[in-house]
Amino acid sequence: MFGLVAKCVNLPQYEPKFTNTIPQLFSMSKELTTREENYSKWYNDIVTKADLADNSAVRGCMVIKPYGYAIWEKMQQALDKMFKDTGHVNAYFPLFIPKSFLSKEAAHIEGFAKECAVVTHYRLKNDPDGKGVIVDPDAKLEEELIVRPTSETIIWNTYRDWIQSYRDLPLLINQWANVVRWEMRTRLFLRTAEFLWQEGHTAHATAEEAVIETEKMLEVYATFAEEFMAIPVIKGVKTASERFAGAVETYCIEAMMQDGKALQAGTSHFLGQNFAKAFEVKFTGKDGKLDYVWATSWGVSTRLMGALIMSHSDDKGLVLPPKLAAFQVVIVPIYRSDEEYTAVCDAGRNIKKDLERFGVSVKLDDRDTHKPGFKFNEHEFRGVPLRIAIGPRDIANGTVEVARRDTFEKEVLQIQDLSTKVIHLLEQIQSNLYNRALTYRDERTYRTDSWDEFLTLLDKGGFIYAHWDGTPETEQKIKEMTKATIRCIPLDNPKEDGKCILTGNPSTQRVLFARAY
RNA sequence: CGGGAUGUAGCGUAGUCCGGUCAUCGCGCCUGGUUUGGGACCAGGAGGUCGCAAGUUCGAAUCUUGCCAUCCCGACCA
Repeated sequence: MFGLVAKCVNLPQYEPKFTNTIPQLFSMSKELTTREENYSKWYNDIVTKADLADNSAVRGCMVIKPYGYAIWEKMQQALDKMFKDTGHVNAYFPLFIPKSFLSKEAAHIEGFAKECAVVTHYRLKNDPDGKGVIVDPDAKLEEELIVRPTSETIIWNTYRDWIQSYRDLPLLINQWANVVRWEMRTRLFLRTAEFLWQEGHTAHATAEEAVIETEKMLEVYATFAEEFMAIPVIKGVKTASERFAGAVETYCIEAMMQDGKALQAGTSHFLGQNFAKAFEVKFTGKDGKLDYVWATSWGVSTRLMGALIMSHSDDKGLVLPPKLAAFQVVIVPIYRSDEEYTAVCDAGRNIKKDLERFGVSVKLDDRDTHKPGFKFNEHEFRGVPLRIAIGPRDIANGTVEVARRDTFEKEVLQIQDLSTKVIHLLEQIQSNLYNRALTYRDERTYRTDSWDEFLTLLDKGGFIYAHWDGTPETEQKIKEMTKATIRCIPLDNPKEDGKCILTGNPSTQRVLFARAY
């Protein structure tokens, strides 16, 4: 439309020669630490060198850089749509929670007390000694405020005013927010003191309905992980000791990283009437009887960024599934003279427009400050799913060279039907990444009834289905002896009589063991 | 928070044991030219309170103490 206007009044189209939106700061050694050399270092290198995030001046807190944030925004968009499609709406609750709120649910405060940031004062003043500012001792708060580690308490305190009747139910609310948990040891995206997430908090008239909601949202997470992130997950419920503080039942999805360790990728909790009772949230039912409301909460965080990186990336850098890539296609012009530069960039812009018509996101890398080879490597490092190279030779032939990030395969394609081919390729990359991750996981998933083999397999890394006698004591013992935890009791688990891997006591089903992040 | 290691320019590093023109080298950055189908080359140039703060000394990147940060291993966790 704008193009048409421009044409009518014959205005020159604004086409800046340098659309330098790719950070110039990009710097890296020619070699990335390999996964085999040092998996942790490999992960950190990718996060920092692909410009996803950096450690900040604040202990345990990260700066999410534009390229990393763009991926998080893609995740948000997809999830937000899924939440809305399942009837939820967004709202926002305060960052600060009065200390007294947090302590109203006994298990909840028990679980979070050790990692809370606390606001005690509301004012600074000049240091009498002349060195900067100090906390004004006269500005002490009557009641301390806790920086939310999660929002159940402030939200249920609010829900008390919103819910009187069964007609007010269900209440299906989500919020996108930041939370703070004062972690001892932090790792970019996987565990930071402050992180971004979404937390759903729903209220229901019956336990059945709340359980259905809990399971529905677990399903949403599993679908998102598999269809968008291209990460296969195992759905299950946590054991009592791994349950969310204040939950009756915690559902989760567990994914396997490339070092064979498990990563919890999302949780959905059935909270029973615990929070309703703690915050006196009652409703009158159709039958006129007063009852406490049933609750759920569910969340995924920027930790998913860590899962995404660790699932698909290789020793050449980040690999992104097309559905979540900041941009799906990068076009790299190849040229010698100014005339060639103009010609290939024009051709590139046309391709970009065509692809964008089909909903493909494209970046034209028309920087004339870097050579094509440099750009190839840079975009590979940053995980762009598809690269299109176009040079004078291609213009003469009506072709382009297309290269896949996941397999490094290249092919020369006709420009005419490029859009269809590109869309097809992006779909292929998306499913290839999923299948690759699935194969990887299945090859490292074992069943064993022997304790010795259990130990050997754990050291190799992977998921192990083994029998457990169902007691927290045994679970704890196994954890102490092996560092492995019960990731979940899978939902689709067949019942099977057996003997506990450690104690030999009777067991009715296998559970999923792994070392975890 | 416990054990171990590290901290020198934007990044990676030499020098630290044996204090004294030592602040070294590579990448990156800037300027000019030649280049451009897989990380260009040549020439010139800029950039550092040696993590921070005290102390020892005529003199500290180097020795001492404290603090901070990062990494690895534990405990805790999305």
